[in-house]
Amino acid sequence: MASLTDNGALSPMVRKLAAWAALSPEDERAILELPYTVRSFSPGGYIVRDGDKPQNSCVLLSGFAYRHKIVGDGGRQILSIHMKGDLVDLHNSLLHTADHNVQALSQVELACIPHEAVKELAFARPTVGVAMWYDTLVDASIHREWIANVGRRDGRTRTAHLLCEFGVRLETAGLGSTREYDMPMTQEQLSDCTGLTPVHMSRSLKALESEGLVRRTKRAVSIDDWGRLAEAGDFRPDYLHVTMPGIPLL
Amino acid sequence: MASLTDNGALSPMVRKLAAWAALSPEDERAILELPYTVRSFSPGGYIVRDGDKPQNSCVLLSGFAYRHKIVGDGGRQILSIHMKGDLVDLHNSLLHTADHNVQALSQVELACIPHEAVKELAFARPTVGVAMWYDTLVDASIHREWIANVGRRDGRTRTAHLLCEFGVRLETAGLGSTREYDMPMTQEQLSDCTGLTPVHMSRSLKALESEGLVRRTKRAVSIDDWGRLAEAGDFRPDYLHVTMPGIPLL
DNA sequence: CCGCCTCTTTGACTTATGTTACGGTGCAAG
DNA sequence: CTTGCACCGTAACATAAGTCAAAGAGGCGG
Repeated sequence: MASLTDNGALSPMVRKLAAWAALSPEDERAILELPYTVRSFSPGGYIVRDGDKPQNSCVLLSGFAYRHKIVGDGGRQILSIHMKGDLVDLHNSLLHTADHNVQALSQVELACIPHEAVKELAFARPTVGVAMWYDTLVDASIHREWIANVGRRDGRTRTAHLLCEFGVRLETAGLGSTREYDMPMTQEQLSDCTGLTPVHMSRSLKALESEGLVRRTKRAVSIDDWGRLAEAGDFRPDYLHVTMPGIPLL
Repeated sequence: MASLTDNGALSPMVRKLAAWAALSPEDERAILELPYTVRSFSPGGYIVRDGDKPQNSCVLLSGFAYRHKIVGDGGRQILSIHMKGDLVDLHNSLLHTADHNVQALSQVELACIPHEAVKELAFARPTVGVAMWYDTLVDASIHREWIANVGRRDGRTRTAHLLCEFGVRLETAGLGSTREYDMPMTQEQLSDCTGLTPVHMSRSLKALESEGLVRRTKRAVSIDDWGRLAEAGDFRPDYLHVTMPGIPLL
């Protein structure tokens, strides 16, 4: 458990929630004073497994994680990607039993908060509670966009859309910009986000590159003309419910 | 606005929330005493449009509704189906601006509650608040399953899965059973749930029927062997987070 | 520096699903 | 009774995406 002296390990959580509601200084302090333990994971490590009954709600302090399900024939579908500040596991802990897996994508540091403490705080301080609720609602909104992405767009459009989403979210998290960002995912993982095969993901990326819409070096993505990529990806950021001055609307 | 004398128009909402948390009699009364107005819609009527700033959170009193998005090329993706007791619009009203459409599927009666009243109740009575939060989390869980369904299962499996989900949800809502239920959707609408074309939905349904997994007459569905249909649909109901004795686990 | 990973690219081929089109059925309105 | 409309079925054909396989391209440990 943390003492006040380690001074703000939970500040990424404050930053995230402050985007959703106007937190008072006391609200912020109450968040920072939540009890937690820090755990770290190597790439591929399981944070939660389908069927677990997690006792903690986890905040990502650094690194990336992803949620996924395995379907009957062994296929994997990635459901969402999480980054610094994200409340990775409010869903599973509040629902009592996990309905999907959460796995580390990179080296990950996690703050684990007993979910009873989270619930207490939510109802003791309505503003914080609204912010947390709002956060889970935004997650759901992203899920809806993914349903549409996977269900009704072709491969090239889907991957462009995904790259746009990453750009905006990384920028709002302070980890990059819509012009350039790092995203440590393999093409296989990207393909599992979009319901494609790895081969087809490779083809789609190649198509986007040869049209000059993105450049990639290793795991870094550069976007020279955001407008064209957003158009190719049928991307409008409304569903992310962020309003930051820096984000181009199209 | 309602007076106490119209006696329990919001009871479907009580029934729904009572499934998620142990409501006290006072909790139930507080819900029933929420202010509301009733509106009705004909099939196809818009309850909320993408971009609206709804002031109300709506409860479905009767009939069916669906949420959907229109993508760039005009394609439609249905995101979820709603039935009696569902809080159709907590998401959109709490997020301030709607990121998708909600439309009536059949004749619909709706109770519209000012969302400020909902929020106040949620924080005045934590048990009710938890139940509402939980409800939105279950919605998100269903969204995740749909991502996997659309992304990683073939047409026949997808449609079997959808038919299973309807069975379980209608049974828990008291509107049918996993052996037989009514669902007033056209094949075009079913295809928009699954990311298929209407033609292929027709093929998939035909396949399931010719294997003896379902029978359909008009808009009614009969399932003789739940186990076989669930297997064909790769369906396990965990993600619905219902625990009713009547629901076969496989 | 070598060898062994994992990841990516590419090609040839297959297949599930999309497209277009037309005919049938049932229901509702006049 | 007719007409029209919305939905459904189905056939022939087109194509996006999947599959299988093999060969580069890094990166990393020994």
